[in-house]
Amino acid sequence: MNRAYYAMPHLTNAEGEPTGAILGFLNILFRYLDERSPEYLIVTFDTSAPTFRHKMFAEYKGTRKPMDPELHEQIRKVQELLPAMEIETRSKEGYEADDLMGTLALKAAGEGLNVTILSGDRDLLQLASSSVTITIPKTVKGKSIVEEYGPQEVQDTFGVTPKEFIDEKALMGDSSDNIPGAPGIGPKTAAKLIQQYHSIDEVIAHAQELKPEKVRRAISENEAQIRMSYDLAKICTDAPVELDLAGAVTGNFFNEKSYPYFKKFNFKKYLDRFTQDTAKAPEMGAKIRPVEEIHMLEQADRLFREQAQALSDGRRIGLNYLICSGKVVGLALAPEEGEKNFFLPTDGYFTISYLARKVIELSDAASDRNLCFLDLKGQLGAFTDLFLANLRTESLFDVSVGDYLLYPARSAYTSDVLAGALLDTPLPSLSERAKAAGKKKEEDLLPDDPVRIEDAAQRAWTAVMAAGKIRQGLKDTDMYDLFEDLEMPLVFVLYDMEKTGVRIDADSLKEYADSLGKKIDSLTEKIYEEAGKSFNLNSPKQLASVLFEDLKIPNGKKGKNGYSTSADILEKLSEDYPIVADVLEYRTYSKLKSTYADGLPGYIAPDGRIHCHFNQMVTATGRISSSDPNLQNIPVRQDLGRQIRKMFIPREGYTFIDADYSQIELRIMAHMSGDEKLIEAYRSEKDIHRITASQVFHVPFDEVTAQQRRNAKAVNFGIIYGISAFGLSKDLSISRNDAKHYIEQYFKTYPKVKEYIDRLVASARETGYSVTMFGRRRPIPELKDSNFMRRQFGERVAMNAPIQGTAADIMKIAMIRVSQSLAASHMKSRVVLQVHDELLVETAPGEEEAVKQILTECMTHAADLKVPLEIDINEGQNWAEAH
DNA sequence: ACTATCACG
DNA sequence: ACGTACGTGATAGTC
Repeated sequence: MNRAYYAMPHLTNAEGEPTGAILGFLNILFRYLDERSPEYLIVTFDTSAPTFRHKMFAEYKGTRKPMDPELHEQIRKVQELLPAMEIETRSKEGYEADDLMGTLALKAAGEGLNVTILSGDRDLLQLASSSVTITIPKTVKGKSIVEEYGPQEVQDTFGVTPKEFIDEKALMGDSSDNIPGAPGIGPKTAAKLIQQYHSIDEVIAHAQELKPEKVRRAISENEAQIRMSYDLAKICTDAPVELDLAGAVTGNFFNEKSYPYFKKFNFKKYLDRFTQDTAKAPEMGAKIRPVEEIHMLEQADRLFREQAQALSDGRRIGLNYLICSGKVVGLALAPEEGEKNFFLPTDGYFTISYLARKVIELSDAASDRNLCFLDLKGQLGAFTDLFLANLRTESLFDVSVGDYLLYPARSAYTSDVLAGALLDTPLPSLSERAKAAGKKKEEDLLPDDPVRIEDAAQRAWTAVMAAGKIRQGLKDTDMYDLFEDLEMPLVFVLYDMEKTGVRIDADSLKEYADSLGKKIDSLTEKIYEEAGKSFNLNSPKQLASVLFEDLKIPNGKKGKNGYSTSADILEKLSEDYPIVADVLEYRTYSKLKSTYADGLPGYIAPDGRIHCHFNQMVTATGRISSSDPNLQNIPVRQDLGRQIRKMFIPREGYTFIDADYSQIELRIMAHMSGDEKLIEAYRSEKDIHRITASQVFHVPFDEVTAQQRRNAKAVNFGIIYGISAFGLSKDLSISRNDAKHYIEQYFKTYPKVKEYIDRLVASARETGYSVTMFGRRRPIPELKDSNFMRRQFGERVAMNAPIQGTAADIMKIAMIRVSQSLAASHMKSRVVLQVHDELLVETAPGEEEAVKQILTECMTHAADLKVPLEIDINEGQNWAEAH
């Protein structure tokens, strides 16, 4: 455990509990078990006290180092986990793990067994014998290997026998074990003496012959201490423990008892080992109710009648459509109370329309937010537009989105994660269920596989069972309004955007890809010629070896994984070395081609449009993210990349209208800090970076140089990112001292900004989270971290999250209003993209002026700040033109 | 599954 | 001495 703790990074599960040492321990254990499959297995522990235990005699020395509480906590959990895995654990008051191991190893050897001791502690080498092997796991260059030692290997490697190991240690001592040894005798001398005399008795007997003088005195004057050290160094092999072979038989590590632990710790690679044979898959979900499939119309009608009644009585219901590659396979329903969950397959009587009508009836019967879902956006596809319009949306509760507000740092908001975290119920994910059923991956399941039905019911169940907790949590944290007014309405806005998609010109994209291909080919050839050989240009490792080793281009900077070939390093070299400039150019083309020109066509749907996902539960700050494909990082800064934006086009006859906020984050900072000078700067409607430069560097507005403006702009951004002299110096390629000076000048100019960001950090440190203007929280556990770097990171997060998050809140408000305005006036124009501070509207002919008005109105009035919220708005026949 | 790189805000 | 500007996602290489 100790070794694992220090070897592993500080991993945690979703609840923030440390798990790194536990995982490290299991990794070490299973690397051995998988290879050797021993018949018996016993794990020994020191008796638990939150200190490193040392040999009895030495304890009076009082140098016991307190054990890291994070490690202690994990040791306790492993001591619970192992019995659940049917692994025998032993510990005994007054004895160390070593002593128990030594005793048990000898007893087992006495029974004629071959014994292996697996430990990170080299002291155990003294136990090596013809039937006892010592196995020491080691990490060499990031790879784990094991070293095995029998008596011969100990002799070969260390030049002493296992028994002599004790004598050697008695002489040299061991500070970590509080063994004093002979003062002045180190490893070298100790080894020499033992190799010559083979035991401390002999060394002491020949003490007067020893040379040099220093050694002679060290031995002859410390006889008692050496003998005591020997007793300390010797592992006890007669501890009062019995060897219980029957109890030590290795059993079924991956069973129903151990499953909850692995699930709780989130050890995915071991979860895969819970298969149908070993874990009896159906029981994995046993804690949730059995699923009753409903096939008869009468049965279904009765079920919906009863459930509508329950909803009218103020109860909740969980729903989950089973949707498989776009097809609605059925509907799972989980009542708040009751013995069963239900599943209605869309075959026979139950058409999609029938189910939609019934869900609409449920939505009419339900009180607000009592019809519970996970990932509601992903469920809305089960309704046609007409049915969707008839859903009483106020009834619908996206429990996962609510949970996201409470815990925005979760890795996922799926039913297994939420049930484990919120309901204390470890449940399998769909992919685990698939594997337990003997499939390689979940895609191998048929659409109506019972496994999928179980999973659908599990989602409905999780939603309904967690709903109360989430609702209460949102109220307790004052985020209910945020949820009700912002996040829930946004679900439908994002759904509409995804469904609408954005049109793309596939032919132009193809031409563009071809022309890039030609440029890449010729550049590649040129680079190979300059390098004198061909290699894989896309491999940073190979590229670094060519540039910095073969061609001996000076660089120096060697990180832990070799030389960096990142753009900021290569740029500094590109002037002097044409090959470096060519590599940079190659990188540009290659990125544009692979990610965009070649990547995007694969996403074009039959309607000629790309329907990306807008993810509402990903970012820690409240922003939306985009994926499959990511349409929020389409190139714009350079001309060649911007060509791609020209291929994003509106539907026939329509135009694009694009609106983006002007420096929204800086304006938020001006507002929230209340700094008069900054607020006044924004009210004057002049170039903000120029004003900043003029005020910070004390030059008249009209005399600000381009360089001064650039510097001021960088400082402005720096403040938003959570300023650090290092970051600013790197961004501006200046010294850290100069950067520090800029920052000081900035804070002198805008004192309230300084007060504000100090306040943000102090408040986050006190409460454990940051808050946006609209009450969105971000927990920042890093602020309490013992590691300085991580604490610093926490401080920067505390400065940035409220600003970035408030901007995200404001944009979400604007999106909801724009979308509702368009709908209210029955317009055909649609919001198709959001890029953090930008909205792109595909505008129907004749609606141009109305759209401009709606965008302007909704975006500039989304929040009432002490400075105006301004936007830039443009019209065009493609995205590049409109932006 | 992880790292390096680079596209965006 | 360490090693960091904030927030994302896709691709390719590597292990």
